[in-house]
Amino acid sequence: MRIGELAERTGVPRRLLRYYEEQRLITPSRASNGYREYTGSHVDIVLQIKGLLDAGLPTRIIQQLLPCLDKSQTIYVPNVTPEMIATLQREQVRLSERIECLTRNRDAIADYLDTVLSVRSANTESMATSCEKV
Amino acid sequence: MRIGELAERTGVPRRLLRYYEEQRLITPSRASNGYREYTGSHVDIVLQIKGLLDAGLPTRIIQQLLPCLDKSQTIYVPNVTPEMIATLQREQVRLSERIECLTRNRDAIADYLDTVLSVRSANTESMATSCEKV
DNA sequence: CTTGACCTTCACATCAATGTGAGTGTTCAA
DNA sequence: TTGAACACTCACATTGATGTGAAGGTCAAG
Repeated sequence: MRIGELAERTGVPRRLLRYYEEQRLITPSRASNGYREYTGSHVDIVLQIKGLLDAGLPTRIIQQLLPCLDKSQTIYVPNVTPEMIATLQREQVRLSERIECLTRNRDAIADYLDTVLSVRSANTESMATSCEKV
Repeated sequence: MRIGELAERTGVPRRLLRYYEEQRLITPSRASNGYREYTGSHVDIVLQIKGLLDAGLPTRIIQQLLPCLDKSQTIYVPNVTPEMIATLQREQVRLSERIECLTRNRDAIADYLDTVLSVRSANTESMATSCEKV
């Protein structure tokens, strides 16, 4: 498929698909007329990239992770240097930290919403809605 | 305490502490000489901000979350508009999505590392370390 | 064969999060 | 009382992820 279809199927603008390519995250082949040609698995990869970017990882790291995360095929171990392993382990720790932080805050929001909503439902009558202390 | 001490205690550079203030994430008081004055709880808040920023949330969102996440005091419900509640619920969903994405990828990395490390330990002898298919 | 909808590259703009430095005022200790 | 260490504001630079538009090539349908 061409870039327009991939953009539509992933929700990622064309501009960014070209950017990902520039960052060496994806390497579509080219048709004889110079158009980029994407395969079906590019859809999954782009969605994964999107998720990782949205999760706060920079392209530089994603570039290193991608070869390891490609679920759809057998796992390859390309150039498995000790540095690569160390990078992955560091990134694993960072991901765990992020997850912990996000979870903590999500739960705090949940608690907050619980409190607020229960208070609001308790006061069905007219009552000032600002600065209630709980 | 002044900005230097806060910077040291949080690991966040002075420049960013001023930036957080500019973004209305923290509002230190001022001494008579114009110096910013921070309290002990600012340490926690700054660490929280740091975590959220690092987790990929923009200051604009953090600004809305902070009043709800301040654990150290009784929960206030400042201007609890329906829009605010909607924002929080949206953000809660987004956090869950991020958490899910990060978890998936962290686990994938873990799997990958498990595989790689077990393969490597199996081949204690001299063996090419590049492009082994598993 | 032209028109419209694609595609290409190139390049400049923007936004958020940071870095960095200039120029100046304040505090504190030797 | 002077110098080091810290604070202030202002302002420009940079980096990464994006937006946007210009100038032009490709192709299918009318």
